[in-house]
Amino acid sequence: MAQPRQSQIQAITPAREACELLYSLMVSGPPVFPRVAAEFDLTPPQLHLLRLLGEGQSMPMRVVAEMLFCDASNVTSLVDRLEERKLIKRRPDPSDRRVKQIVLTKSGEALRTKALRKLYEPPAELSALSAADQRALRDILKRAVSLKEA
Amino acid sequence: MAQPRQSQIQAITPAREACELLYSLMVSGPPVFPRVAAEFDLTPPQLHLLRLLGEGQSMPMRVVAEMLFCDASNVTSLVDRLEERKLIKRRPDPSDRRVKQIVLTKSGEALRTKALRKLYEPPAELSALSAADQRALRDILKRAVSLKEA
DNA sequence: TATTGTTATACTCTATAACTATA
DNA sequence: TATAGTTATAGAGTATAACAATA
Repeated sequence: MAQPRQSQIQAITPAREACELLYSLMVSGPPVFPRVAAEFDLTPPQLHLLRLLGEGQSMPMRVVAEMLFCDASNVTSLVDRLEERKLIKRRPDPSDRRVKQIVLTKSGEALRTKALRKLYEPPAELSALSAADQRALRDILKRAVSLKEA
Repeated sequence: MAQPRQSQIQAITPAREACELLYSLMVSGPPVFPRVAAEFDLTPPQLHLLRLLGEGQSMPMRVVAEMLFCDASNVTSLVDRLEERKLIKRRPDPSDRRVKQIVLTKSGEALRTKALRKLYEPPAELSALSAADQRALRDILKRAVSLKEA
């Protein structure tokens, strides 16, 4: 008699339990992205773009749309407003006159640094872990991220 | 000569590094909440409410607003649409005729179960971790969550 | 007098479609 | 013919304020 075996259909792996626990930790308080963005007079997608734009890096607006998983039409006004505040600027691309490269300005880099410092403040529960647990958690996550890059 | 010591102002703890790594892992792909919600013809806040509404539990609409960190006026239309689809229902509160208790229907519970199964699918990087790392990660996060409850 | 839930309204975010300039 | 970016527009989410019923 074949009885239903859930493990074949939807295995409950430790990774799955970890993912559920992460939701408990990360979305238990007020949404962090809108809150930190508001602190710096940014909208959430504006903060998202600043975060993705590494210092000294540049990317075409089309790539911005891809990384933000939004339609390209939104990127125009998003970039407009950040450019009005002189946090980023559009630069022509010598190799293709259709594309515009987006880069951080000096003040954009400064704001980005301050905003990311706030964004990466760990929830109280993580800070309350023992030093050994904190290090172990960090090291495991480092391995996970390196697996992604591989 | 007092040289700037960043560690006093903004300590770089392992928890902080872990938090940054978590962002890399969790917001690297398409936003998971909107994606999973769309799969079940839900908006993100609708999925959020279903997730918070445990099976068999009930909560006043005011509490819903608190847990979703949104204005109470939004909860009316949010609950309206979920009630039209018979996923939740409003029940009068015998002890206070002003409040309406929100509860899942049977079909609401079924949809919630399926949606959470999708929502908690770990990113590929977590699944790629060794079994030992997965268990260690889960156990550390369990300790963190228990610290929260304490 | 304060609180729960509702309604009306305005603002923002996002997507679709049509347009331009380049390739 | 296809692509990068823009514009116009409509739909959905969210907040503020005023309101009704109840405490």
